[in-house]
Order: sequence, then structure tokens, then C-alpha cells
Amino acid sequence: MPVVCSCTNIFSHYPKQMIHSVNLLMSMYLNELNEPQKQAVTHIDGPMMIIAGAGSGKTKVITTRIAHLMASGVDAFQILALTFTNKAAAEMKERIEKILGGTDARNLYIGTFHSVFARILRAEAPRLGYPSSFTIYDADDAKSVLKTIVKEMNLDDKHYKPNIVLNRISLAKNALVGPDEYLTDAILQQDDAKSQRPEIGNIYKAYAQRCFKNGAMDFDDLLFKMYELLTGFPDALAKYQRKFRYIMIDEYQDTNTAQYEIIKLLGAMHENLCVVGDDAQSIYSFRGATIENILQFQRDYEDVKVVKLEQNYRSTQTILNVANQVIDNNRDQIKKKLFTDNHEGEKIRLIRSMTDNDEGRVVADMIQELKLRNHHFNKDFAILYRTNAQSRSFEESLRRMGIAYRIYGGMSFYQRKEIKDFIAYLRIIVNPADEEALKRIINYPVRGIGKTTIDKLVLLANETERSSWEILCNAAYHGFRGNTLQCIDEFVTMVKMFQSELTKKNAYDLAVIVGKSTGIVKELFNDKTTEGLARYENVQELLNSIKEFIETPMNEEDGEVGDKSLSTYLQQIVLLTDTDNDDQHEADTVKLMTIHAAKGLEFPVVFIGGLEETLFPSNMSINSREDLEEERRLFYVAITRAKTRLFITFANSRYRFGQLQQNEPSRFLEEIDDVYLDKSFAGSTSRNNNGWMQSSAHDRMRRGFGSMSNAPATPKKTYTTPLAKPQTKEHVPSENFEASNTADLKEGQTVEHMKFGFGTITRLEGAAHNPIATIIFQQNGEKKIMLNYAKLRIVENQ
DNA sequence: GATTATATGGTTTTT
DNA sequence: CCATATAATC
Repeated sequence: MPVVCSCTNIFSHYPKQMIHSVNLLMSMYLNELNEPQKQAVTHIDGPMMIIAGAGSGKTKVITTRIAHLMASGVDAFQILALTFTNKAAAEMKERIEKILGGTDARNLYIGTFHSVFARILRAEAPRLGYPSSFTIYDADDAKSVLKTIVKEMNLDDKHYKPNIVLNRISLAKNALVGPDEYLTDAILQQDDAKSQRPEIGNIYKAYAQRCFKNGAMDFDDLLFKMYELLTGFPDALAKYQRKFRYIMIDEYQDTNTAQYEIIKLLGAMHENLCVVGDDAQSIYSFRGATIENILQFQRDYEDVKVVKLEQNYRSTQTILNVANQVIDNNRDQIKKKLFTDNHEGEKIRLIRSMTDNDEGRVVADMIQELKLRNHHFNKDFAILYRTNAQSRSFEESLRRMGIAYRIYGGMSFYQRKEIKDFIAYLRIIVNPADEEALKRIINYPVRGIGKTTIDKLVLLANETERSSWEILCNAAYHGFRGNTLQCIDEFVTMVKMFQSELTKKNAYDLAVIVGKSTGIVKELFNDKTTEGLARYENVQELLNSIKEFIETPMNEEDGEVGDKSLSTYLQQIVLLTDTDNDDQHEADTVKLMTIHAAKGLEFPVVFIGGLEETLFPSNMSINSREDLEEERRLFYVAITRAKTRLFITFANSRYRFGQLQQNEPSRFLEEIDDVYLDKSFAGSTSRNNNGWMQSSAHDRMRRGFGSMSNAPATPKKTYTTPLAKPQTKEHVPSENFEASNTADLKEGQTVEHMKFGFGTITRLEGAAHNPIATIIFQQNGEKKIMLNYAKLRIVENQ
């Protein structure tokens, strides 16, 4: 090999004969950068802050900089890069690998705050009194613990709702306030007293104790305990300071106090800290993030190099102008001048519709049209919205049009009941103290350990300061008798068997044994309902995912605790989100997601839905300047996702909690100059008015049949038009359609169903309170109709 | 003790 | 509208 140093592989994709010297080599990838980008990449030692505007090539800069560090002789093992999502981490890894062409990138420590800290905490757990196989509680587990604590403390669960309490505790942890400090902090106590919830501090304390007893940490603990580790154990601090010589932080504007302090500690020895962020895109203050961190960064270190990336390579002039104009209404911001060399592009289209369903239909129509006229693919489109609940109307119309789509976020695969139940078994095997897992499975599948027994168990556990599991193991001693005792013993024997297999079998084989021995798989298999089938498939999918985990070659960056153990698997999946499964990411589907989930992504064509008061901005956020400005930043993020075309839509009214609610157009719309807008679809008295009225009348009728259309969605699957080939031929109800009294129905009658059309009743059955009619429809064949829900019109008596 | 009917209340946003 | 918590019934 003719070339100079160990850094050859970086340039392996360049023709060899071009390679003459290191300087020339470096200039090759540096040449692809603009001036400020180059400055950011080539700065090696000392603190640096990169203010990276939307679409300014931030990821490119970070990845190139890491490659450059390695080219300059920095050991990959000494580089730590922290991101907010697994997806961002994965993308970075991939891009660095591409630049390096070799395997060196494997040794980098790249991951989310939570997953990197979880890994470290697992290695250091004993210092903190935790088992190294500690469980990570997700929000559901945490809320469940809180619920039991509130009950045990005899507090009113109407006042102490798990969501509210957890939020409060979460904010405290993110601000590095422990239970004792919480209880003695006058202001916090005052706040809680004011909101009629004076006991939150005590709940917090009990919650922390309970989690510890259960050998569990919640999401926030992964930060909080990491901080405790670094501050409480100087040798641990020194160890990681030495290890991470170079640290990079992505999305710095979204860091909270805990993250900020941890970074500060880790970076204190070498001060090779590089933070990247954009204050205009700070959208996580509800999670404790504070823009202050960006400002404070310059105060904390001397000689901070500051680089601003202001050239946008993503969007058209028009899109950028609109974004700039909107964000300009915010008072709190670092002034930037984003510019682009891109084309002016088309105007932004503003679309008004009557209802949320119309909004969905218009967007689907528009996508169809653009596909035909401009040769777009499905994957060129994204539909973004403020709340997950908004996805439905888009989903329905895309389905009806036969357009393939994929929803990100919402309930993820691992949050489904059947999956959580199965996983609970795996959790209890690894960590028998995990009360939440035990609670889920102690009587699933039903084995005769009912409420009475469980209540007694919990009482005993609290009295004796032991875990429920320990008590179960000595059930006879603790006074359980007869059939109950037998059931308990059988359960204990089974779980102990699993535990003994833990060291002998790999995670997949063990999971298969669990599925068999518990009877879960068989039970789901025997459930032939649609939902049961979906659940069965989901469990199979889970087993597949475990297998995949086992078979994936081990990454060195998994470091000292990296292994294929069950507990590593469990740790990995709680920290995974729906958005992270990027196996489908390249699939040709329209992408639907919240704006939060869309951060960092870009799409050729973007639709932003629901630009209405009370929704966007959310009515939770209109009472303070800070909150409103965050909503505006959110809008800014949404706008800047678009590369060439942007559509903004809003509806006059939408269904909320099953009721039609009227809304004003969002105040944000007034902040956009008309010269950038195409409002031909937004007029209030346009010719389309007629069409709207008709379609919303149609909507109103369809609403009556809500029960028919919600087939359970299978996770991780792309919806390629389940309704494209409709099983039901659409029927337009007659003018005079009026539901008849179902008590008058007789066999042999001809009836009209609003959806299925005309048919003849062949059979009437079912209990009086739940009568069921079998009807042969002319268009749609035989159906069983629940008369309590369906509306039927008697056409003629036989 | 388990299965099923009824009531209630919930929508920001996420690791 | 939907999901989950409680009450009612077998």
C-alpha cells in the first residue's frame, strides 16, 4: 500500500492513483463543503458550537467531522456521539461507514443519550445498588407503579392522575431534583399546593423507592442515575472522561438540564466538546429541554469556536421565505439569515376543507394527482400533523384511494398488549423483582390466581419488605392453601424452569420455550377472530425479532457489556421507537407522522394538516409566550421539512371525542404573506362549497357505521391498500332512508342496509339484548348483522 | 373467580 | 370516537 498512514481506508473509494498525500486526501472531502462547514469539520481540539439552520447539511458536517477526526489520528474508541433518536444514530453510523469504507466506524460510540447511558449503567449498576440486569420501565410501567402508590397512600386518584404525577416527577428528574430535594424545595411545594396536589413530593419519594426495590429504572432515571454515577464515584467519572476524548452532541437545543450537566462532566477533562443545534428547532421543552443550554455553553467554556451554517440546501426560496417569515414572529431567538441558491419554486398551497374527513380526501386526491402529473412516487410524500389522533382521516382516504402508506409513531409494536405480556415473562426471568412484569403475567394466561390472591400477595410484600416473587416462592409458609397454593406452586416451578434455562439457552430458544410452556402461543393460535389472528402474528413477529437479534453479528461498539443476552435484548427494545424501524423506510409509501417525529427528515412534497386554533397551536399552549413560541417553532420545523412543494391544510370543523367541533383557522396562517400563497383552494365562497356540503353530509352518514371499518392494524407492515379491492361494494342509501325499528324485523323480509345495500333476512337469532340477523345482500353476499348497531330500513314485508 | 356489560374520561408532542 | 376501569352477572 503506497499510502502514508493508517488512515488509508477513509479514501478507499477514491481512485488509488489520485492519492498522493494526506493533504490532498483531506482536501478531497473538504472540497465538498462550503466555507463554514469546512471550518466546523476541521476544528479538532477545544469546545465548538455549531448553529446549524434547517437543511444546512448538519448531518453531513457531523459525519464528515468524525471521519476527519479519525483521519487525523484520533482513535475511534475515543469518540462519543450522542443523538436524540436511534434513527439519527443509525444514519450517522451508516454515513461514516460509507466515508470510511472500512470497519473502523464500528468502534465509535454512537447512540442516543438513553441507550448509551443505559449501556454504561448496566456495566456500573452494582455501584448504585442495582442489579446489572435491571429493568427499564417505559411510561406505561411507570404510570402503573404510580397508580398503585397513589392507591396505597389513600389519595384521590381523580386528583393524582398518573399522567400528571409522572410528568411532574419527570420534570424534576430532568432538572436533577431528587425526591428529598423536591420535598424541601419551597417553590415546588408551593406549586403543588396551589394545584391541589401537595402530596406529589411524597409520591415521588415512594415511587423512587419502589423502582429501586423492583430493580427498575424509568427513562428519566437513565439520565438521573448516570449523573449520580458520575458525581458519586470519581473513579467512574475519570474512567469515562478518559475514554471519551472527543464528544459530539446532536440536537443540542433539545437537551435538558440533566443531559447538559452530564455532558459537562464527561467533557471536563479534555474539553473537546462539539455541540450542534438550532434554537429555532427547539421543540421539546415539555420534556424539560431548555434553550438556555445553548447560551450557557458559550459561558461555560473559554474560547468556544462558534460556526453558523446558514446556507440551506434543501428547500425552494419560497418555502424558506415562508419559514423565515413565520419564525420571525418569535421574540426569543438567535438571529440567523438562512439563504439558498435553490429555485424560487412554486407557491405554497393553502387548502381549506369542511371537515377532517374532507381534509383527508383532498390530500389523498392531491397526492394522486401529483403522482400522475409530476411522476412522483408515494415515498416522495409526507403528511405531518400536530397530534397522533389526526392520522385517521388521512389514513382512511389513502386507503380508499389505494395509495400505500405507513404511519410512524402512535402505538408502537412493543406497546401492544400481547407483546407486552409476552415480554413480561422475559422480564421476570431476567429480573424476578420486576413487580410490574409479575403483575402482568401472574394470571395470564388464566391459571387461577385471581384478584383476592394478588391483593393478599401485595399486602404481604409491603409488610415483609420482600418482593412478591420471594413470597410466591414460599407461598405455603405465607399462608396460601389449597387450590390457590397449587396454582402458585405450578407458576413458580414454571418460571424457575425458565430461569434455569437462561444460562443454557439463547434468548430465542428460551422465548420459544416460554411461548410453549405458558400456552400463550397455543391460546392465540386458537383464537380465530381477526384480532386473535393479528395477535398471533404479532407474537410470531416478536419471536422473529428475537431471532434476528441473536443472529445479528455483534458490534464492537456495544463495548464492555455488549452481548446477546436476554437482558441486552430487553434493554434495546424499550428504547426503540416505531420510527426507528427503518427497514421500511425506503419502501414506496406515503409517510404519516407527527411533526415531532419528522424532525431531521426531509421530503420532496409535504402536507401539513390541521392548521386550526386549539389544535395548532394547541389550546394547551396559548396561555404563555414561551409555549406559543414553541408551537411556532414546531410549525417552522414542519415547513422546513419540504424540499420542493408544500401544502398547508385546515378544516372548518373536525371530530373530537366523537363530536363535531368548530375551529378558527390557525393564527400562524396570518403570519404568512399572501405573495407566497396560492389560496385558490382556500376561499370560503368558492364553487367547491357545494361539493363540501355534499361530502360532509356523506360523512355524517358514514359516521353511523364506525364499527365496521376498524380492522386491527398489523404493526411493522406496510398498508398496501387493504381496501383497494373492497369486500363491500359501496352502496348509496336511498333518499328516503330511515332506520326501522329492529323489533319489527322478520325472516324473509327485504331490507336496506346503508352500506351493504338491499338484501333478504334469512335468519334471526341471538339473545334479546343482542339480536343478530343473517342477511343475504344482493351486492355483498351473506352477512351477520348486529341489530343493536346497524340501521336497517324495511323495504317490503313478506 | 371469570366473563361480559356499562361508565368514564381522554388528545399535545417522546426517549 | 376509542380504550380502559368498574360493575354486574354467571
